[in-house]
Amino acid sequence: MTLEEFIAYWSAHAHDESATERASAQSHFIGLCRALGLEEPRGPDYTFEKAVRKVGGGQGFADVWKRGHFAWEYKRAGSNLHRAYEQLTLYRDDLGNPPLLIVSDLLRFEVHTNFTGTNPKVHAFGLEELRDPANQKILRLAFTDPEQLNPKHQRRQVTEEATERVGAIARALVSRGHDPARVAHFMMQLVFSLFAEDVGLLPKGIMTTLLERGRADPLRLQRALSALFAAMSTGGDFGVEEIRHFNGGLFDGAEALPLEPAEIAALHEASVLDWADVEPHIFGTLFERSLDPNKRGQLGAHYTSREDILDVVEPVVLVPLREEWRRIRAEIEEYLAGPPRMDGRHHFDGTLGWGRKTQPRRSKRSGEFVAGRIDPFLRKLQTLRVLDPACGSGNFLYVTMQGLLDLQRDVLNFAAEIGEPPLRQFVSPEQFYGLEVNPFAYELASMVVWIGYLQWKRANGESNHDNPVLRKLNTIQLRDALLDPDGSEAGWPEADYIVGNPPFLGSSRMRDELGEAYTEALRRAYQGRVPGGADLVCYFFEKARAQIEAGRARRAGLIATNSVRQKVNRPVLERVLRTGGIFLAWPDRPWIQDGAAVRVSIVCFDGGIEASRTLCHFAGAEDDPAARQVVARAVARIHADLTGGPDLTRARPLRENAGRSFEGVKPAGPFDVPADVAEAWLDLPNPSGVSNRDVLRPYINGDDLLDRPSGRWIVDFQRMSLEEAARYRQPFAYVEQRVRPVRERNRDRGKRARWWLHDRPRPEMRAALEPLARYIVTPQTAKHRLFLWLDKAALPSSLLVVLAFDDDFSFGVLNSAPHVRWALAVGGTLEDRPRYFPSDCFETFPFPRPDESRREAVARAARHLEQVRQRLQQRTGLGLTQLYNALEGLRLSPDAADPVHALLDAHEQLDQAVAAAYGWEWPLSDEQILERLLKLNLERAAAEGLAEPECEPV
DNA sequence: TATCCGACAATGT
DNA sequence: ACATTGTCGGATA
Repeated sequence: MTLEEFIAYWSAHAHDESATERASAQSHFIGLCRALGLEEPRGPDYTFEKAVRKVGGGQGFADVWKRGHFAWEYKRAGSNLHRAYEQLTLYRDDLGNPPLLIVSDLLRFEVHTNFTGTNPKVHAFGLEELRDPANQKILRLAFTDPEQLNPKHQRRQVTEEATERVGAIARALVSRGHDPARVAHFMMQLVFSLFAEDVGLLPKGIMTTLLERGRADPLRLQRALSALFAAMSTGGDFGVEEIRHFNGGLFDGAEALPLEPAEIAALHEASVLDWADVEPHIFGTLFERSLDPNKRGQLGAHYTSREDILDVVEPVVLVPLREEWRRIRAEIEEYLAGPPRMDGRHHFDGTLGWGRKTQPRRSKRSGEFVAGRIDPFLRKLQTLRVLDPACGSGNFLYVTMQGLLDLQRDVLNFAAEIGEPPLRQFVSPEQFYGLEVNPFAYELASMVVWIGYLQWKRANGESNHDNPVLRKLNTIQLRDALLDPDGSEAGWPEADYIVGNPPFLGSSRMRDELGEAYTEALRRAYQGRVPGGADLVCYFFEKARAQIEAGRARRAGLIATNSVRQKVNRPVLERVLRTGGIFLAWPDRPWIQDGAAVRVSIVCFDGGIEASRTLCHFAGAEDDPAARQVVARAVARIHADLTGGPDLTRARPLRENAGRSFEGVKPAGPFDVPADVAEAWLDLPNPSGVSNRDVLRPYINGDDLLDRPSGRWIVDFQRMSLEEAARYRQPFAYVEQRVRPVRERNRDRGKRARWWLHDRPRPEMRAALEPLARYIVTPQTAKHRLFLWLDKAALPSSLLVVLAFDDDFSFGVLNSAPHVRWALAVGGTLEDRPRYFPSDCFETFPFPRPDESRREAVARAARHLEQVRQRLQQRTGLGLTQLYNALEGLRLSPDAADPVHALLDAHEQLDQAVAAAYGWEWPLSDEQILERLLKLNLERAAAEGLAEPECEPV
């Protein structure tokens, strides 16, 4: 059978009453397969009449089913296809959730996409339109590779292409001297108009036509666009067309900008894309890209990817609501299914698939039962409120709204299937509250929410006749979320859920970015609740917490910089724990976004109602969204540092460790001297007789130790007066020439005045090192946590943490697994690298107190480790970081032949010796190590408290 | 005056 | 382009 024969036959015979419907359906399907050269049903995975279990018991059938491809339902010619589709959606779970749901009445075809996490999309065409190769392709893909019909791919492609083209034009306009904000605004108008055209809010083809004509006459296009935008701002006439009223603040009567012919051509090509499916985040992207990259941070113009948003919105809003709906649905199904009833069984009634008569018959009482459960849930969906207190261009609100609309669709479909009369009220954009300080982002937010709403309605067969088309959402407000103009704490609207990605801004940059007055007022308004050193994002956490405490919100999920877990910000999370609980957290996530070097945490918390506690992280290549997997771990409690297990935030600094750890010197100016220059000065005499050796020292930082020694020296006058320093002629002249000009521009008066001295000469450190022949250092920020010997002659930079010990035992303990694990767990991070801080990592660490023989065993293992390190460095010529990279590789795939194996071995011996010094068995898991060390820390802190009461003898 | 930190900054390969 | 480590000013306590 050829395609033409197929079309001709069914055009003539679709309404035949002679054959049974089942026979018609099967011969239609087989005919179609032959006409298009497609495989016919055979085997259990591709079959006619696939049986499924029905709601309320009994059996039904899908007319054709192909595993992993589609479920296909036929209806009598002229039937309501939408209803057939709704039935299929109800059974999609039992059909293995096929990616495509196809319905046909012999004359028409509708291919509905059913991919999880996307809005359904319908490809509809008639018998005659089968001649169109595009429609043939859709059917062919349905049989062979349905994934290609996934709207996600198409959507992403359209969005990327649109972003690329429009972004290029925006950049060109800016480079011609137009104001970036105006350019961005103009681009929004264009993109929204293209969208509006493709969803039928503007007369069909109006933009495409304007752009086509405009290629020849750019001036005319500019005038025409201005007139069109003006008409959209008020509603009214544009030529012969009537334009609807778009009152979103986007069309405010501003003139269109002039475009070059090539740009118009590019826009015209772009207008052919299907803009109806464009992802609204394009507006955020465009906005960001049209800005100067240096200004992005200041404007808070960081948009959040859909995946990141979902990882907040799912656990906070959607999962609990879906769970509630699942329970309600199960309850209703159980009620309708039993106790055993006459009408609960399916009886074949001559119709194909599920006939209408197979619905469970319902009594008045059962109607009340069902309505009494569905109605309140729907009302809940339609009245709950979501607040994003830093909503930017509205992406969180948009994504949350889509999730709620999808859930509502499931509820309504279920209600329709069991014959429950539909409600005429829907989840609406007015349930989504936002606060935003940037005027432009604020305008975008309303529009993004509206576009999302219109798209969803369109995809779900609801047309839009509201006028004005875009109402400005007064639930989204243009204002600061933290302070009112008078400097008092700002109020937030009441909401069930608070979600968002508030701006991050460390305390040290706050004054520069936000201004003196604002920063002062902020600290004052939140005094006692947010520490002054905290990041700006913490104020949003505290407000959300306070809203929950006051009963003005139920659950919150916010994204923060991963330093919320660290010392200065942690008090804010501790407050959250005091008035509620953190029920889900991502302690440390990569943040994939151009120009933002940061890692983030996600923190979801409430007032203590949620009982589960989940910690999440990625496994696999965490920077590749396609390759990484989410690992979720249930824990008993999530602590303020966003860990489970032992609560290390309780660890206290121990007096036994006081006065032994220091940051190195902080010169605050170019005091460093190249090796050859310094060496030339060393023995040059001075008129006063002093030796330059007094003020010249090798200057060591982490790089020198971990990679290659730079040989730098530094001029170090310690705490000399100007006159004393001037006795050292060359070094002094060097400092005067190089350092003085820099220091005299410094904002700090003390530093300006004492320009010849280091900012932090660390006299206590020098005193502690004085009696030692050598001492231990560790780079503050480094990939591997290593402790190294440094010669007494060298001066450590502030990037090294100095530990004033010269014995092998201490060196061994510091390099052992217990201390390294402890330091990693209690220390901070800079991006993804661990940081070692004296008070966090060292002062809290309880050293073992072994007998002499065990002590000597540790010292021996320590000396051995040091020797192995040196030998390997000499032999391989590698730096220590590279060496330890190789060691890490060996841990994953052991190879005894590798010379680096000796290093692994040395560390294992050391760990063993240190464990013995503690009296522990070995090996232990990280968690066991931390538990024991914490216990020891708390015991010793308590003992110190007792031994030295607060009132010391005078 | 001693930390802690950076929607980072700079450097080498 | 990627990998790795580094400044130093500011703010708080």
